[in-house]
Amino acid sequence: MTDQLSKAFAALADPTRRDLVARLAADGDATPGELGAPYAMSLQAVSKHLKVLEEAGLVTRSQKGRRRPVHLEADVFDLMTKWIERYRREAEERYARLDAVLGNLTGSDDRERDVS
Amino acid sequence: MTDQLSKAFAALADPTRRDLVARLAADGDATPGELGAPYAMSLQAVSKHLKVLEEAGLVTRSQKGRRRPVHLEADVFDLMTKWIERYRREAEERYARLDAVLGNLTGSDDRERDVS
DNA sequence: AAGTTGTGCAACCAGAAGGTTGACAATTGG
DNA sequence: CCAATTGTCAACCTTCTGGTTGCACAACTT
Repeated sequence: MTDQLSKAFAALADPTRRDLVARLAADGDATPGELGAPYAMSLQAVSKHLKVLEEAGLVTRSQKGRRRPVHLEADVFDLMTKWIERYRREAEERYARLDAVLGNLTGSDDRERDVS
Repeated sequence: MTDQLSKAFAALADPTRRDLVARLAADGDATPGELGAPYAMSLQAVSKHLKVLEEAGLVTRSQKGRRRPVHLEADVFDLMTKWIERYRREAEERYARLDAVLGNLTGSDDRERDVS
């Protein structure tokens, strides 16, 4: 799980982290304390979640006095949507071609192909 | 981790599963045996991965004789891209407004823009 | 009928994930 | 300077994950 894409998907697999991202997107930068306030979990747990988001590249943290505001980085979102959209498009195109073939022939056996 | 979105993100957090999805998108339906052939792992492990993909709604399995072809379902992709794009857009809009405010402070006459 | 093939299920294991508490580092208000 | 505030790090526990092996079982082949 070392690559960026895996980390990004894994980061967003957790509802709490998705909520953190949603709130950062809606309200802008916020500190761990502010971010953690709504949840019934320790600040340390929130800090861990933020670390996961940071290592996934979804978030950066800076130091403003003794506060450490968290900032959402939108770039990784592009990485994810590109991956998803690529294969969704490929699948759709493939099914479109299949439909075309079925429409033309009404019955043909083209199977038994090795997956490289 | 009961909701669909969490399962979908978690499913794609694994490189092997992303590869399975990629190949299903490129080559169309395939059996577990065909799908597992390229990997240095047991067929049972592949079967587990397919189960994860199935429970995430990314894939369906049918029964054709003793073969159980796996079929890619593109719908869940939409769910994921919608989530991602929504918050990316919110974040970008927020930063755009911030830029506008900063622009105003430095003497520009740029006004607030409605973006929805 | 008997064997082979394709696939799933259960038990087990090591390591990662997500939470807890306790200690500690840094900044700053008094 | 002292102490409160803000947050991280470390150790620990429990649950989840991803792999293994062994077995079951239905469905083709011969």
